[in-house]
Amino acid sequence: MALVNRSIALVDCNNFYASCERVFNPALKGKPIIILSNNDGCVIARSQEVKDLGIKMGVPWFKVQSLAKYHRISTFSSNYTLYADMSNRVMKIISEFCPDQEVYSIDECFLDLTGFKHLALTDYGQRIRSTINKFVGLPVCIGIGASKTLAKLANHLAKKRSFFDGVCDLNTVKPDALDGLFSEISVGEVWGVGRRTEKRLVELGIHTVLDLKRASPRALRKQFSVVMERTVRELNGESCIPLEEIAPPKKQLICSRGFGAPVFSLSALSEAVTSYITRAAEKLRCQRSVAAQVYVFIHTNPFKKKEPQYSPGRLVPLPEPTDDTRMLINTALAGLRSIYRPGFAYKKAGVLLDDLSPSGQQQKGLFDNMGTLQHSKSLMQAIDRINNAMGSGTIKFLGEGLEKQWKAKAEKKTRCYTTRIDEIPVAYAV
DNA sequence: TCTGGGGTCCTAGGACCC
DNA sequence: TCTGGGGTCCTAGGACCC
Repeated sequence: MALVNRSIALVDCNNFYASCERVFNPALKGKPIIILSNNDGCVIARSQEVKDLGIKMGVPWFKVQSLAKYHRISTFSSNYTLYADMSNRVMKIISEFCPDQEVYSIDECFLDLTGFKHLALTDYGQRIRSTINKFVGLPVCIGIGASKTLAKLANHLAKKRSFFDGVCDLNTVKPDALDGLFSEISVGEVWGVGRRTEKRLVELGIHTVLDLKRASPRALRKQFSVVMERTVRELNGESCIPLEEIAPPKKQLICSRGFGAPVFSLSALSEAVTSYITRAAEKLRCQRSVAAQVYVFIHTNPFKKKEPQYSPGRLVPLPEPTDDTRMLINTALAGLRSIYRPGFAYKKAGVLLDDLSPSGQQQKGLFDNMGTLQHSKSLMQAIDRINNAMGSGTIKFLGEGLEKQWKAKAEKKTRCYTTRIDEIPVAYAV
């Protein structure tokens, strides 16, 4: 069988969260920006200026706070509503350039451009870039290669080497030059090679991407796993990881958050758990699944080594698979009551819906409950419809509480410029 | 004082079966 | 000496990704 060299592209927004904030505050252009995680705990996104200062991804905010002040870094709480909406706009534009699109994460998508080879793909990539910049105002880079792993690597080059001007098509690079490039990139940059694996590879004398490309897939499979074998094959231009244009339904759904301040009482934990399971149930219905099990967990603060620690969890099976928020709340709260112990300072709680299956196919309970089932379905649909139309939380279960003293910190959040009419940006004529 | 959240895949090992 | 062997299913834990 003749192997056609495929052209897979990876379109990736540059410093996505930071760039989103800049769109609505042009004064931030060229200035250092940090975006904090939920609860304003860690640094999870940085503008290039901040990366250049050596502030690492994931460091606790309090450790770099004074440095940030010294360098006058603008800092924001994460505004996921804004980022998700900006992401949708970018993805929509890209889809108009290529129908074969896999939205891989909030700021990245893969494209299969194999059928577009009659075009100069580098130019086509530049058109994609300028269109996104024109309509959404976000910078992106594009990498193209014969496999997803190569597209990822090409994207890395497009970002790091100004020579490529934001678009790098490895399929147009001559083999010798390609090996030259690969010999200058450390193996840890390869998609799928994390910190642990990098260390083990280096011990085997595999330091660069070129070393890994030239390694024996079979030998590495024995040492590592089938994942590593695929990676080596992909580096050699053999596409092993298919594009997933339609996202398969999730197999589990998690909702968990740290609290703004420690929580002691069962009642406050109950509010938080009710709130989380309500979110999880919404996601569940959104993908038309039902859950058969609920896992509930609570945590004290593991960083406070001197305080007593307690981090229990419990898996509670449901009598039958459901997507009914009321049933899920009751189940989760029963689980919570069974693990709660007074006298601890709890810092986090969460729920996990497990054993998901498509709704409408669930096995019937022991008793004929079609009437109840129909009633539940109508009620949930009504709630979802109202909340979708009028804003999340318009209708909610009282068990979520009204005060929510456990709520996470988000002290530096910008407005939902693109999704709330009352928060739309205002421009003044001078 | 202050340390994110949500997901997937793979493997090894135990339980169990015939 | 050697003390069955092969298969499936499930789960926990590790590693990775963004």
